[in-house]
Amino acid sequence: MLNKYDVIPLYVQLNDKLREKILNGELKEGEALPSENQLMQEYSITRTTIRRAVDELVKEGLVEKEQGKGVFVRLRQTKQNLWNFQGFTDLSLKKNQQPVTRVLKKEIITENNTVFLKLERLRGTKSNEKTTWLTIDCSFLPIDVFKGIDRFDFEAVSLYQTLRNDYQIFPHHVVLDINPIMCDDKMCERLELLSQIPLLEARGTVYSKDGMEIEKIHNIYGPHFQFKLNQYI
Amino acid sequence: MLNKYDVIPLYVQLNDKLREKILNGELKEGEALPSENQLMQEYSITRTTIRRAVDELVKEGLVEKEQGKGVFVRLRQTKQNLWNFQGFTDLSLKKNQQPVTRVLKKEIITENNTVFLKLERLRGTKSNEKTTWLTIDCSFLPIDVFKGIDRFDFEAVSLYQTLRNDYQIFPHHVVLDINPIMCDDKMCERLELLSQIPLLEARGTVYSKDGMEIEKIHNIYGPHFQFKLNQYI
DNA sequence: CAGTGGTCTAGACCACCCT
DNA sequence: GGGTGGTCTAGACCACTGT
Repeated sequence: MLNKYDVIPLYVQLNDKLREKILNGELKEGEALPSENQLMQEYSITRTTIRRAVDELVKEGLVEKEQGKGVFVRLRQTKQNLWNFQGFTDLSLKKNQQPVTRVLKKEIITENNTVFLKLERLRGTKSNEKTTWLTIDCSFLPIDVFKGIDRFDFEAVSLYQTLRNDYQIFPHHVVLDINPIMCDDKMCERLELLSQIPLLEARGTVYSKDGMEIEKIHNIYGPHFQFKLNQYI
Repeated sequence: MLNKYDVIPLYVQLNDKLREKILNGELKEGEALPSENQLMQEYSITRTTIRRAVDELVKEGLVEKEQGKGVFVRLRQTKQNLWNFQGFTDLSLKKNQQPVTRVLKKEIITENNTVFLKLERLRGTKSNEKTTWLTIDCSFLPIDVFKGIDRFDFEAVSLYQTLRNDYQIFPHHVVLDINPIMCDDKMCERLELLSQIPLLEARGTVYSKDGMEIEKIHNIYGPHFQFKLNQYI
């Protein structure tokens, strides 16, 4: 199963394999991973190596360890609720709300000698024919990485599902600056706010696992969006 | 030097010792840590344990490893999360700034049948006789967990260092709600702001490793505090 | 009690960096 | 070549969890 002579370390190979099983649903939310002893036998590697691979999963926020019990898939807290990156659609559906995306702008721009698709989306949830607008998401996607990405209709398909399915690119981590800003008239109108109130703004970059920049973002979070954080310190 | 029979794991003891040497200037910016072989001899522990201790320092953002060369103290990098839960004092010292803390309020209160020390602190950094106020931190510490904590002068000593040194309690993770708020007159005056601008507010709970609530917080972040986030998604 | 993860030892071989 | 960190093995003992 694992290739001892590959340049990729065994713990990375195992880490990739386990992450894949979690993300494709083979290991479901709340389920336990095979124990360290089982993994030792299954892959014929030592416990140290297995522990290293699993520790990476913990750092990635995919699993949690519980002493004396096992390692359990925990996708919910750190990933959901946080922002609308990959969990937006799933999160909405879980709450029996229908996710709604309206594309406000979609254009090719050039910045610092790089060509980007600029995609501005208004996002919200619908229940009982009433739509609550949550965020204004602005994404900049380098089109040399995502060739032909401008052909998709992002009111119909999810951006992150497209990146995964059509480009085999998986967002890994994000670096953000978070600031409070005062709502301007345009934001007010788009988010359907009655008065000018302070909002949250996030600017930053999304990276793939190997450190490649895959998306620059500039999002505005409206008052109906709960910005929750669960951080290890 | 290290106590093999202590309940505190050796790698934590070594990690603490090295962090201390970095923060108190014994190991200066850019300097190399002793090599793994040297540390093995100095502390009579194996390389695995040393590597674990050093890896924690890397995670904390205090050092960087360079293959074939060594481990170097790197305090100025801004890669890591920039808030004051890992210790405002530690963070300021890392940036070669002098932390300033003014205690605004210190009282015993009771809430939900639990007795807390309520500690409100104005915090900033001083350079060239000019103090820049960054945050207003409000902490609620359960006094049945931290007996006698009201005797400390938190203008003189760091809260987190006290928790570590006097109570052997280590913050592990934090759950936060983050909201934008409008500055009121009191905040404006305390943070020495010229006009009313939107600010960031964080409310939440800090937990120890075993899930015990060790602190409730309600912090206000002024415009000079950069709220950076580095998250796996 | 058996099974789990937590810590630690004492080695080994490797790739990388500098001289 | 000699020193550094990167990976890996094959054990050991421990604390915690559930039955």
